[in-house]
Amino acid sequence: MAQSKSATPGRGMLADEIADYLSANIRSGAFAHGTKLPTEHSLSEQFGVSRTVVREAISRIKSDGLVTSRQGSGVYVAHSSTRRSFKLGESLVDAADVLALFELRQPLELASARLAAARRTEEHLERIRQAHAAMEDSSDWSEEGVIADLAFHHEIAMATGNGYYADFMAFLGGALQNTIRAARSGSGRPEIKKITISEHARILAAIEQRDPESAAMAMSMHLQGARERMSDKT
Amino acid sequence: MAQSKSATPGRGMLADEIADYLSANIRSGAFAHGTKLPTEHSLSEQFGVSRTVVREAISRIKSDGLVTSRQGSGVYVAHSSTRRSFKLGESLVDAADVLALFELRQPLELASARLAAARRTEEHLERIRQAHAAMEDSSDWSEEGVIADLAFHHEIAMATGNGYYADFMAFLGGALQNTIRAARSGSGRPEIKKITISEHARILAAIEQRDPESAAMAMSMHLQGARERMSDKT
DNA sequence: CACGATTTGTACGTATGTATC
DNA sequence: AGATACATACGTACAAATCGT
Repeated sequence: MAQSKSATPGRGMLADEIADYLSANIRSGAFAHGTKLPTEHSLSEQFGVSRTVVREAISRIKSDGLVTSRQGSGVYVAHSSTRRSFKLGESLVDAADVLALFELRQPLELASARLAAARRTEEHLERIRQAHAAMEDSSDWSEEGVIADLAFHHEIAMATGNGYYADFMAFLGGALQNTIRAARSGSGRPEIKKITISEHARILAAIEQRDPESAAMAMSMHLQGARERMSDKT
Repeated sequence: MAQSKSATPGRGMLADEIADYLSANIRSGAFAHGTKLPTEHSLSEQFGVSRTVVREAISRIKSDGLVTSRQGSGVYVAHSSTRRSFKLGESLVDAADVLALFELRQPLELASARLAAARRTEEHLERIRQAHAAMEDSSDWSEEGVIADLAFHHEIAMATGNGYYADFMAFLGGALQNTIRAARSGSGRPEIKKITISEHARILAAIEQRDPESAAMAMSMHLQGARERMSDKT
């Protein structure tokens, strides 16, 4: 659970370790909401580090909204409704994890395509076209190709006019970027690029025509295809 | 942009201020990826605080995956793909914001209900039933009623077997909790509780019968109703 | 290659607010 | 109500690692 990085212990990981410990115990409910955390002094003794390290760890979970601190009194775990951040584990090496995250992404991509088709402006459409063109221009499959792919999806999310879609899709895309790159770099088959671009073209066409259902359908087929290509690779 | 809390400046907000500053500048692209941040010493001079405060701020954005630090060298902004946290603004007072967030939540709730109906175990079902019962027992509309409502949706998300659904729905639910409570406390009409519970009952029944499409349909009707009740209130 | 300057990591001390006797 | 103990907020000093000269 601790020991998250591969670096030698004692080189900047102390705060990580304690932050993970506190975060896990709060999320699991070991520290109920409203209860007071152990004092910085006792935590520093418990982990055998200085109070500075403990303070940095507490500062992190404080910025996540998990706790609030009151000078002179203590640090108290906040109500779950004040939680302000959604975090991912640092690595998605596990194939099951990647699929699970993909499963979360899918309904959002469908909704994103639907909304974009209904609400897009000419400016949005132009930006989506440019991302699509950038993908065609990229050599198969360079880093810039993957980025252009993600940009295509991101531009669609921005065309929804809903900032939360844009932000969250960008977040998920970034998390999956390494996985996507790995999946593609392995199989150097050039027809994959053609297939992917044609799938994207269908999505683009549906958004051009302001046809929400066709856009969702095209996105659905694209994601299914992407998932299969990921699985094939293994 | 700074000055987020209402507390007197200089009482525990210093790290917040600097963290917000750095975070905003990195997300906006003012600090491109790979570039080195100003040193802790220079930042502490720039803001007129000690290095400790700067370090706490950096510790926060480090835990968000925005930067990585190397001892003896400096702090470098990471590639956007290593971003590990999705954060919300601290307040959702704006009605448009609430609706936008609701729009993000909807497709996820539908997918959550669908998957839960397909994959739920008896244990999951029992926990969903308990949350439903807790809602019926709660006085209309107490704090515990809202919590039971959110728990109902959260248990469904857990029944998907996908931890990301459980985590993210809990996150969104918490963000909307205050809004939901406000929307209900205003209109003290008791029939609202009956309507909400019957909508939930339909979702529960569909999940019991392992009928994904009915579950999604029931969830869709529930969310539409909830949105209308929120708008009526205004 | 070595040494020193710079930078982050850690430890410890001081100031200030809070709660309790 | 005052004093005292204790908790967090903040600052300073030292250690370790890196980089340029």
